[in-house]
Amino acid sequence: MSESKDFLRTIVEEDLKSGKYKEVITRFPPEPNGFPHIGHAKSICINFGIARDYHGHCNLRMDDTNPTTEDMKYVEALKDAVTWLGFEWADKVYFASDYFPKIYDYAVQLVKMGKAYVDSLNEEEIREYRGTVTTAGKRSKFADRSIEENLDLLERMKKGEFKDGEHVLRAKIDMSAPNMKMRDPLLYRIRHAHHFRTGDEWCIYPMYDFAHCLSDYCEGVTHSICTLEFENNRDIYDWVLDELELKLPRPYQHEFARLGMNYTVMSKRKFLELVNDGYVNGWDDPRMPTIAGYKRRGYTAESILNFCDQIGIAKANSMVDVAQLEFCIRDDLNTKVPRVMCVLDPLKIIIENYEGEEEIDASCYPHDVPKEGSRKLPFSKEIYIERDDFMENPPEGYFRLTPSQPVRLKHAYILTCKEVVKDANGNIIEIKAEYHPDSRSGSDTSGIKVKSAIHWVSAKHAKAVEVRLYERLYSVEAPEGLEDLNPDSLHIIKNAFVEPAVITQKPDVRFQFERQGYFYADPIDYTDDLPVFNKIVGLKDSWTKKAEAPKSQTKKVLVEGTVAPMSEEEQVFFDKYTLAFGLNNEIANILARDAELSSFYEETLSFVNSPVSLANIVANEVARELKLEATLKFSAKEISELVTMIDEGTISNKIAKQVFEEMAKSGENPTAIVEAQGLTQISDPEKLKPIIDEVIAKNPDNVAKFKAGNTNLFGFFVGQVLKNSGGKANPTVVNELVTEKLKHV
RNA sequence: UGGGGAUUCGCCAAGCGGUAAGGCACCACGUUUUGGUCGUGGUAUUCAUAGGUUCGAAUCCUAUAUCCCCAUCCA
Repeated sequence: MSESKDFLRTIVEEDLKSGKYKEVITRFPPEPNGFPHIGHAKSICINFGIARDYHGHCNLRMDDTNPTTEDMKYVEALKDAVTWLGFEWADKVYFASDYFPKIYDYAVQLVKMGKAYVDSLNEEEIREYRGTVTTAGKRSKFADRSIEENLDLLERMKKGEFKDGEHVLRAKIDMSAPNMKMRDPLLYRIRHAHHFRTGDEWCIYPMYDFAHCLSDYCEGVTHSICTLEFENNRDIYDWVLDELELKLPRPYQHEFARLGMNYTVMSKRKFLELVNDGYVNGWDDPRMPTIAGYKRRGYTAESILNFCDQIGIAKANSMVDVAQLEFCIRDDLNTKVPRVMCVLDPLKIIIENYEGEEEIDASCYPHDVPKEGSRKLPFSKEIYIERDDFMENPPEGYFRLTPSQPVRLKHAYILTCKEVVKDANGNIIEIKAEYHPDSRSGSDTSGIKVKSAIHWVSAKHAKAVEVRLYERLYSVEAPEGLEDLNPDSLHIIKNAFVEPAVITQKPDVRFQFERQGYFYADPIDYTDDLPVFNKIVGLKDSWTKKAEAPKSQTKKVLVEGTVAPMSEEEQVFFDKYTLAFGLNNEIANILARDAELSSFYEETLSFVNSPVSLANIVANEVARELKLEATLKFSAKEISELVTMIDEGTISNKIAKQVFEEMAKSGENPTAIVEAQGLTQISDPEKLKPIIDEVIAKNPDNVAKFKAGNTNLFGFFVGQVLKNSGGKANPTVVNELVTEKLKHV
């Protein structure tokens, strides 16, 4: 769990605290038209996580309002995913289709209220009538139908008297709304299609915008959390719920940024293509970013949960690095999984001075993993090592076996190369070597220093297994389509050699193959005759990485923009403000370009002649309130009072901002606020000095840092003094005193 | 182009007027019979840019730039 809470939890907490809701109810509402992916995992973690954290509950609801794309097999996949991640939904799986009768009743109600109508325009006409982002749409002539006619038509739509596309039900909102979604959105369409749950009972189906908010409401959902692309739909969500005048409380929608990850696609449409056209072996192919894929590959639920926790929740579109996910699975498996040896690309070693065989008792966990367990490791004259672990002409920094460099066989003896045997083409076929009898692991008296220990397997005792190595599915950071697919994403090794201890285990187990990575016995294809292991993720490798070139970074390019010219009247104001009042250009500009601000400013000026101070506060503070609130709670006269207090030094600018906020919130008089709260500023150095001394005395560390050159800390001291004085200390005086004091400490 | 969002290190992300958190990645050193793990230290004088307000700005104001979403009878 991260220390700081995200913005959604902040909202939930506030809503609980204010009593808006007694209990938090969330929902995870996928459409069952594909397998859930890692992005769904994020959503699951958010919705179920928030419910868990605040002792509410989360519903699993299938948003099954489009009969043509949905299927029960996807419902099962969704249930599996949620369960596997370790969450439980409240009582049962909910379906939007269960609400079809209720939703229909609400539609009838809207029609009766005159807020919805049956439109008989065809699809193209509806599109045309909607207008564009810059031009208003126009309303259909059918919008004027009587309530009775609409009711009759809707009823007959439901009964199946019309063909697909003949009519639709629309909300009567505003065809010229700047938000395109609000231009009389469709509520129902006719679809003579078989629904996987309701069968042929219905031939009209509610649209997302109508069904979703009402489904949420029916379930008593409090926080309807969805992704950013639904921001524009929030207006409809609110419109439906408000116009229906439903009994409160009602849910509210909040949006977060969906998960984006490099080298990965997150689109169900693209997954469908990969699966259907055979680019991968099904939805659970270990290269797929589906939850089923990660599960099959060997990822643990804990690692995914941890990943979701680490990436955070915010509103900025972002692209998470897959390295973050890989870290999570390594981190989880490191302490959980036994170490074992497997040679992927074998090179035979004949140990000429070794006869017979022996069994070595080898621990399954390294010294830093606090777990018990060991296995018997057979050793004999002929062994296999990784081809990579021998080099005839090694580069500098190579720690493994070379003609002149001995190496330790992990858990066993130190080995020295004696002869390199090659075929006619010069390929190395085997190595003849010697072992050092007195170098046995744990009782080494040989005194030989070795740079590394390599993994190996006894040739006679090794078992052949199939190992499937996976690379990223896409070879570019931001993949678009098939052309970005990595042609080498799957590499199958038919004959990897594994030590005997590995195959005595059952499928559904994980190992670390030492120095290679983490592997998972494939839960489906693994058999006793042909054990199959999936590579989950490699170990961090700082040796091969050294060879790769660092990637270049691109700098941002700045583009100059243009500023709209001032109108004539604005120019008049601007000139007056700069020339007659002596305002700086920036402030004069802000005031002159905003008619509301300039008239407010002129009004304040009639009470007190302090053009600069007034301009500053109007252009900065008043401007903000005007943006936020439709009507101001304070008058021009009160602002002039506030400014007078600043000008006369009664209060500091800091206090003035505080007082201003009070005025904006409560509408109280500034003088009254200052008097009631005793906010008059303290400028007497004798009163301030003790406070400063105390702050200095209490923060010796920071004084030292300041002395060492961290001048940023100056603000810290001033801030502390101001805080201790209740904000009333005169900052200018405090600054002087603190500067002086710090010099002599 | 109208509307709605966003912009803090290579990648995520805290922060909401008073000392620029944390994680990943990266670098260095130490430990290590995994070139793993672990430990220690290093990585933003600066928060898209430019101005303004303030004793003090990532935080407030103004303008500009860039990116994302919306004109499916999909969700």
